[in-house]
Amino acid sequence: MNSPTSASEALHFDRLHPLVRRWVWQQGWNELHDIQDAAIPAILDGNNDVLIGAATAAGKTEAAFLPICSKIAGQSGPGIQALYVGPLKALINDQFRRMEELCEVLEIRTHRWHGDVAGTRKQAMLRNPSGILLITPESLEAMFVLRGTHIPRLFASLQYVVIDELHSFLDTERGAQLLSQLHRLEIAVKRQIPRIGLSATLGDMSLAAAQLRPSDGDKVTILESQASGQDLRLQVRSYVDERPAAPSDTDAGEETSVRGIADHLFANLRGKTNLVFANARSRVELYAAELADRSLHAGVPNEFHAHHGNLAKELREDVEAMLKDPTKPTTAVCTTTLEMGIDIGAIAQVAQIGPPPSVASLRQRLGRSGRRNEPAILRAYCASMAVDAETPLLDRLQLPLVQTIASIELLLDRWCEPPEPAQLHLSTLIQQLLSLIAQHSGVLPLEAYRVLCGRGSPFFIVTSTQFAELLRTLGSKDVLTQSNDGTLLLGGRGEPTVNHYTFYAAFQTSEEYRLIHSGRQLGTMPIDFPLYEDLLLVFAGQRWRVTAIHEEDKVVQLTPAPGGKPPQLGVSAGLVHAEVRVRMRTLLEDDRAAAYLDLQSRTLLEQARREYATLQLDHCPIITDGADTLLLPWTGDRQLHTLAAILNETGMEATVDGAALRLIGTPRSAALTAMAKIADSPAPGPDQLARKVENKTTAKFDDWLGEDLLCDQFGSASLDCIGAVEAARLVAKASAAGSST
DNA sequence: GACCTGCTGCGGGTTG
Repeated sequence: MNSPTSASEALHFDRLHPLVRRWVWQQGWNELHDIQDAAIPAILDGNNDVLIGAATAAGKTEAAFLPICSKIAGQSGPGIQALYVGPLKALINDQFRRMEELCEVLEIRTHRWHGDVAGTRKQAMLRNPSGILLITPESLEAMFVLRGTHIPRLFASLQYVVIDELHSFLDTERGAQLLSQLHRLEIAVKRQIPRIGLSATLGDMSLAAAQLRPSDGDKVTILESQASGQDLRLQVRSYVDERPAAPSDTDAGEETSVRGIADHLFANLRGKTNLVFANARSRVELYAAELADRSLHAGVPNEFHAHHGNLAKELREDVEAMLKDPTKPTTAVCTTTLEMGIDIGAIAQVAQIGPPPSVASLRQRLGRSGRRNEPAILRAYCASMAVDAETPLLDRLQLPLVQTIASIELLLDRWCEPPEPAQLHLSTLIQQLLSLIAQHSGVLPLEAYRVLCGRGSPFFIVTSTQFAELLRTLGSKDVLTQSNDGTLLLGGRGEPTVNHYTFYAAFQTSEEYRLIHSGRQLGTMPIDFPLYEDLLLVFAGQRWRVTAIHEEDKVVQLTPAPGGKPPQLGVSAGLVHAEVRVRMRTLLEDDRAAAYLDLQSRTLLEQARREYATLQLDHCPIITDGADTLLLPWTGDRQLHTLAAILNETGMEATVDGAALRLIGTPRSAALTAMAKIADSPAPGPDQLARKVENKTTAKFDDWLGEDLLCDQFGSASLDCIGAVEAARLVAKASAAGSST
């Protein structure tokens, strides 16, 4: 790894263009950040790819663009010289504004291109392409499809590609799309173009490098900021719910913790600008409404507003404007919408309700606070169950609280989830194949395989056999057709798909209902619960009654109402990484308590540790729970699900229950025998195991894959057979050792 | 499985 060396800073700085240096002085900067200095030789010298990892506000954008602008200044050439790809339109707008200032003095032209940019501006750029282009992957896709023949001319002078918020592209269909586009771009201009990846949240720099430049990750220059992170003030607060008297009465107990958390938020956040992350849209709505109620009762202006992806654009922008306005104290209760990118000004505190979906996500959220030399403040709120004689055994371990603490500990250790090993991304391969055909008005099969799956492409692991199978399936479904000379052309279903504007996105979106109040659209919602007139619900932080449902137009009419519950959209978390579970075990076997735990959390953790010891889980991670057996291999959700699939294949009934694997109606001895058998057998093939799994279609074009390819796809994306067998070995070994003592 | 991201061309209207 290349480390920044501050001693030679003056030398590096001198290598910048004189006008760039003047611009730096004009900003009033005394010196460059370590990362900005280190990036100068790495970017100016070379033809190397560069990966820049540094905390929020460490100046990653400037680290890339000070040297890039130095290099391209005075070479105004025909064609775009630097391409910036960002995941959000709002982020592109922000970066465009910042970049314009610097580029103006250098006489470098800047263009932004996304769905909200006027067609006339796009036309102007096409007539006279030069300088820097800021774009989304979707708009770049539209360029390939609609202006395929212009691509070589537009990018003939391209010298750099910058990928902002690189982490948001890793392990996703959208990331495979972007990397395929960049590969196709390099083929069009017949040379490799240096890539510069920027991110604050990369768990493993070499794994990220391997994705930035598929097949050649070891040649990527890695620059990681040595600057110490911001000061951090932490607190974990627990609130206890009583167990409901009857199983059907699930709301009664839960309300205690919701009230307690809302009370504390209301008392502590008013008067400043804050973010509250509530994990699920339904939780966002619940807490926003609870906080608005408290403002009403206290007779004070309401400072609490909901913000999530289903709210109408105008409502979200209102909240964003309030966040940016330093004269208006505002707390946004939000999902992941405010986790990334756009500059929302100085944030006083970040609150997290429930375990964060991942450590990476927690780091992103924390990065929103504590800029401008203020410490970052994080409060994590946790709802826990009161424990009595009736409490189910698994609930006694207080796993949500333990997961919250484990995530924080890993964050303090500067760990976050690394990218997963390569997936096939066959859905996006279909999209790229159709796009390639549109770009060239037809392509030969061998050429298609060479371009899309050759060395350096994200689909390099797709075999020629798999590709041939893909072509056959697409042909049989009339997505593709072939001319007499073998050229692949768009078929009866392929043609309208590519010609519709929704084609450009690689990711899947579902159909949703529009919610309307007196002619104004409040937002949209995927409705997967019974919908009827007079139903009470909460949306946009307010309470409503349903007055009419128009099934055909997918419209729901609302009127304000006093009561109402948030729509049940599900509250389960995402996939927990194995490392988090390992740390949870460590915490349960430890006897220390971090200073940032409040008294309630400390008490609950001590209780959980006593239960852990009583159940002798340190010796043998198995619990007998009535007729069921619970296994706690302390591994990730992916591995647990794979283990469940292996067990189901042998005729046992296994499901994932939080951090545990539940073997229904299975005695302890039978569970142990099964684990020993899995531990002693070679790991099954993921594609074979996938055959037993229903619901394998998840990505946009998965419906166009045949069963064989779908199994290959699902196996590579969702199953970890080796990890599952390792988990079984751990259980088998521990139980063998436990029984001998 | 939670959450999120994005998108064209054209016709028709209004405004300067």
